[in-house]
Amino acid sequence: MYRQIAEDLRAQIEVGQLPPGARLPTEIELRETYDASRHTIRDAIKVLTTQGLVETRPGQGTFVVERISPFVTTLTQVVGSDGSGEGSPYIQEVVAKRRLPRASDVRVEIRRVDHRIARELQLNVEDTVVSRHQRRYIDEKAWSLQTSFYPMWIIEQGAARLIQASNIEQGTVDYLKTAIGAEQAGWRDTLTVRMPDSDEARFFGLPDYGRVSVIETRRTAFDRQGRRIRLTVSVYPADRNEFAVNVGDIPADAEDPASSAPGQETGG
Amino acid sequence: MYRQIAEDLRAQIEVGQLPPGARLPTEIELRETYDASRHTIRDAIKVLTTQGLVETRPGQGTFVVERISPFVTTLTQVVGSDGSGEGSPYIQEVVAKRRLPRASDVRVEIRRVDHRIARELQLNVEDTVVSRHQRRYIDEKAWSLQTSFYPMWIIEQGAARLIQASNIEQGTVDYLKTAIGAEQAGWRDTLTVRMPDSDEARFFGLPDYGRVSVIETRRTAFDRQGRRIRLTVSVYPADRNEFAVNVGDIPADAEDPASSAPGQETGG
DNA sequence: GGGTATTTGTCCGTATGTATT
DNA sequence: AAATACATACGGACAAATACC
Repeated sequence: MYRQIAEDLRAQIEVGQLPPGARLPTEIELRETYDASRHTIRDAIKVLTTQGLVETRPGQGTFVVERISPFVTTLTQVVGSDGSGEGSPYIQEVVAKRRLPRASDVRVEIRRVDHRIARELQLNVEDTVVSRHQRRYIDEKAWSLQTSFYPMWIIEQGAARLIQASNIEQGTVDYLKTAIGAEQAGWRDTLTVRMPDSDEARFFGLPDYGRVSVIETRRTAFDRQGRRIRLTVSVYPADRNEFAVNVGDIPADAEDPASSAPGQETGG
Repeated sequence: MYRQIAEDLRAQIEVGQLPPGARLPTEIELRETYDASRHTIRDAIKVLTTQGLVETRPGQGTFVVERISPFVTTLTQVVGSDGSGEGSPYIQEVVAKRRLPRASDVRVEIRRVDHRIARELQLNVEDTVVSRHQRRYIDEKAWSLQTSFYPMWIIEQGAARLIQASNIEQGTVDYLKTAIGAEQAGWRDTLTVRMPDSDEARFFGLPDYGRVSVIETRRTAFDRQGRRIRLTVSVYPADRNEFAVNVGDIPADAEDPASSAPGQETGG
């Protein structure tokens, strides 16, 4: 029965009778229209909440969620030097899509690696790495969390700026090349989807439980000798991010539709 | 208070006191241990359910979920002819990872395109396409749903097998090349995360509401002249799938860890 | 197959707290 | 300060699914 009510409300939302941002009738009003107890009404709304169709705000009401205009990250793209790098490469990437980027200061730590990072960077579990953490915003909205891990030998070879808590404007990929000659020859990304932990949920402003999951990308970068020079772990909320992969020869107008066309309609 | 109970149970799960597959105390037992009403206990368990930590089975109890061994799809990979193709390319890809593949028969339809497909294939909304739909299983478990759309001119040029409801063993990419000389020069993938619709939830056996979302990939393929020759929409449940992207020069042992190493430990 | 006990699912009622307007 | 609306907690009753005898 609460399913029936949820289904009925869902239909109203999808038809457009309840457009995005609209307020649903209050629980008491719904209780009367469906002749059910308030608890049953709440169960129905909880279904819609976990499906991401509505959100409740205490003291205000229940509202149809408005979809956030997604930002598309192209994983195969080499922007300047590195599509997911620090500093200007990241800024350039976002500006190219006509969005407003902002990044927090970098938080630098020297840590022992855990088991998983050790495996991906081919280190031993006793080894230490430099981690550089940054929070990123687009259009003043929390957009992603990023942490890069660099093996210690990179710093020992002379890349001292990695342990300074300041942005590397040229981008870390470019810096590593000029500083110690470690050129990024390629990388491997792995994408997984999971539920956010409490820190992530707070930072991204995600509803306390349920609904929005996060996408975690892990980028292992290699130099020309096949050495692991970096592992970058990025976390993106799934409700405002998409990813693209370009392979082989594709037309220029298909490579990055958002950069060339302002709106949804590309006029094909 | 229900958050407190949920937090307490979550801690027990993460410490390993309640290992994957274990049954939690019944609601009545928990009611006594926490001195709360059954409703409050149920709210606590609902939190864990939406976080994907536990699942409830009517008549049996509440169990700690067991993580499914994920299948990694490499989006940049060219297996035989096409990593996400029909027929033997798909089979090869799964067998290479030491898993057991199975695919349903192909369901073929001739349909008018909707607005979104028209845009991605650069067709008009009145145009028709051939759609080929397939359900895929790995280790006898529902794994993905795939639908490919081909513009009508491809069939008119002689690719008649596309409108036959049978697998194309050599793979459709290879078939299009040999049949009408339309060689796949490249493609663009777009990945989004969303909640499953009811059909998808049923097919994948996902919990009725909440938790597990699906990953939708849309692959637009181009021939040497930059023409759109195919749009493939695939839907994967996020709890058993990962994606990988390889770019540039990377060491052979990093390209596809699952194919070369049997277990989790690659011995780095 | 049938019956019974167990366990979760659904529905009702009520009261109070908290956030917002 | 008051009104509104959702959040949390208590209580009970019956239904549905499963397991076991």
